[in-house]
Amino acid sequence: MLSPPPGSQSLVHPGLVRGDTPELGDHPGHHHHHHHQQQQHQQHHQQQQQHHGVNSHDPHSDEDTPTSDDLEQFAKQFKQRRIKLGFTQADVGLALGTLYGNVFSQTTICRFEALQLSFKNMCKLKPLLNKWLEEADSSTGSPTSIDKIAAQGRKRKKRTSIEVSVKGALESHFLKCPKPSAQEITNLADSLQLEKEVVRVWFCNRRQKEKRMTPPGIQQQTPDDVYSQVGNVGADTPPPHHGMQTSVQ
DNA sequence: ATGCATGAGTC
DNA sequence: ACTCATGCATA
Repeated sequence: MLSPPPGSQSLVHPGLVRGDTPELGDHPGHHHHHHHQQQQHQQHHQQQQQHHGVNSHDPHSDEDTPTSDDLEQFAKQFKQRRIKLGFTQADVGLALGTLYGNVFSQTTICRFEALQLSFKNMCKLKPLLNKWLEEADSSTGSPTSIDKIAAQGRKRKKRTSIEVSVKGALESHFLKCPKPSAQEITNLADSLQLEKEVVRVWFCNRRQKEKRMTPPGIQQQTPDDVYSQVGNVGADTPPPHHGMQTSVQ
């Protein structure tokens, strides 16, 4: 029988991490899940983390794991309301910090709205943003305190710009082998005249992209293009929705 | 809005 | 060394 530790009720504490994709790299080439692949397994992982027992069915409090559809709708509504209220993504990120102590950047808010985060990450941020929403619409005229936390003394490496042609090469390799070994990376880096670290990080980021709720590869196939089906590997992901691009901030 | 990067936690 | 959450800097 299952006996969950009575102390692990934190919503943000994976006691058993995710199972990940143990099959990746094992059979690259014939992978064909739906675009809900990761959501599926990630969901059930989340669910088994839940503490059972007295689960009050409060119509206002959802302590259970939201479904991917819930997240999509929430993100959509959130963005709409946010813009309606005249807040930028950066404003929200800062507000979360002053309100609850969790500061987030414009990037994260942007990715949340665009569903470009992992299912798990979306679930974690949703409650926070939901609270902000309630506060924002509830307050008819509360002066938002703007705090500034300026303390950046870290020497960050300059962003490396990879040429388009090189990116193409990397992508080709990714399709063949999404998880190259250290030796392969070294080899590739040498061929492309890039630092090994840059190549390694590129693959890491590429894998993360595949794990987003809205993975890349969203290409609308026109009625004339339905015949031009390329043999994409595990990249068969029809756009769930796409939308609206309001003015860029 | 997105590309490359960092760091904490795991395996 | 990888995954995962997150962000600075940039297109």
